[in-house]
Amino acid sequence: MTTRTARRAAATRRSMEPVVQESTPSMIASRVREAIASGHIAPGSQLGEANLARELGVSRGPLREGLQRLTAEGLLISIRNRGLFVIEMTPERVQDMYLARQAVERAAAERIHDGDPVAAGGALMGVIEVMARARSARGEGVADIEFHQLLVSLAASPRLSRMHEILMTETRMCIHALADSYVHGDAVRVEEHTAIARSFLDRDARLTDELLAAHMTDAVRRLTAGRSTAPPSSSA
Amino acid sequence: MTTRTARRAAATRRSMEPVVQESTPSMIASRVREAIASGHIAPGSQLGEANLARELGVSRGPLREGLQRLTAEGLLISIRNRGLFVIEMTPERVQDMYLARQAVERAAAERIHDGDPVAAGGALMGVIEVMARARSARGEGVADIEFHQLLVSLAASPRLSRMHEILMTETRMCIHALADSYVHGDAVRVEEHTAIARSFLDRDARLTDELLAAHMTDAVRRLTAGRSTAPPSSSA
DNA sequence: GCCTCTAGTATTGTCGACAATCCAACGAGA
DNA sequence: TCTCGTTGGATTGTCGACAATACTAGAGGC
Repeated sequence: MTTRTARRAAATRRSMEPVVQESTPSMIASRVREAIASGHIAPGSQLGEANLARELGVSRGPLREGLQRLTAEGLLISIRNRGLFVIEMTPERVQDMYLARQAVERAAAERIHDGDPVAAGGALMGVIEVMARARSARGEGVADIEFHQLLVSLAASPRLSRMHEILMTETRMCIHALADSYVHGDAVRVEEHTAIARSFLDRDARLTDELLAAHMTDAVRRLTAGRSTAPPSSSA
Repeated sequence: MTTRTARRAAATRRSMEPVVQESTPSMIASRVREAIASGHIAPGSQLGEANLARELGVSRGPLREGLQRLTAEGLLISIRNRGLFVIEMTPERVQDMYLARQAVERAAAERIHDGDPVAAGGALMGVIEVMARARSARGEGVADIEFHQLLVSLAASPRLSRMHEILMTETRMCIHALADSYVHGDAVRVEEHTAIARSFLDRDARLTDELLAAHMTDAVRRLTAGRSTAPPSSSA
């Protein structure tokens, strides 16, 4: 009975945040998504519904609904009467992923330049500094992730943010799968991030665009270095 | 028993396409998505599960799974214990949608210029011509849709294509909702499309980028013309 | 020895029913 | 007359069970 009065109060004066009750499938999707991104669930592995349902303490109904959401995001692939499988990160997919990231982040950067690039540049500098200080304590790559997530969120575009979130999940998955070839470029990345942030402070939209494109190209080169375009174990 | 031998044959020689049996939730999602895109289901309306399930001849289980997919795409919003509602196209959302479309299509165009822009330009010219001939017979906007879908598909990027597909669904929904203010710019659009296609034939990447950006800006201006940023009936 | 066919097993796909929650209408009291 | 509490109806959320399908192991025949 308290919900009605609370809602009405929120309607009259918007000081208190309305209680948003996340749906169960959404929570399940978040959990499983996190497990995949953090490498807890290996790429290519099958997700047994019964096991997962037991593990999460829910029935198979809500579980399947949450997993459908991840399938829509492209994180899982569904084969009828066979089950759901986590995607494997082939070099082609890494390349395509970074192409999409480039599209999203460059658009976000352009939009920031149309708004308040100086404030954005300051915020980015801040996160770089904080992350540099806390580096090596946390896992590798969190600084990278944090920077790019902030970059896109500063564009204040719901759709770009949603797209980027999906792509960052895949990126994190990729980082864990190829951890050895990722850690090397840590210092390089920080430097590139700093240059990008500075270009915002300088209001140099063209430079930001070039730096971002180069940053992405570097990343995809590092990740696919020494790997052929077709991995040894590929399944249909 | 024929499936095993068929699959083995497909594995050895890839002449015949393997039988891909689409999952039921996926088919349901396609149906409902189409119904929303074509305006058959009004924006803002609630989707009653029991009715839809009866209408599609399936149980509520698979139906809910398919609807979860549309929720992940951002086409529906879920309110716990209340139901699923089709999103409403406010001017802000239209603007954001076209921002995302700009990001995707410009990236696709850039990638085409890295590949074979002349062939792509030819293909685009072809679809423009075919659509100009069959115009006014089909509904408004199909030429526009067709052109942009072909443009992105020519980039041969799965992720860009998937993102674009989602955005085009929203675009179609928007067109039907604002049909009156859309039909006017039909001739203008064809002209702009032709210019874009020609820029591919001329291998002028910078021009393509500028034309695409302008094309998007025009579209969003036409669609939001005369409308305030906040519609009279807005719900939280 | 190799291939083919045949159960057996495990998993997914689907359905119906029950429980929980919410909205709207109605009536009682200040 | 306005506000509050209550009841009724309808919808969503969740669960368990059944049916359908695909992989695996083993026996039999060539």
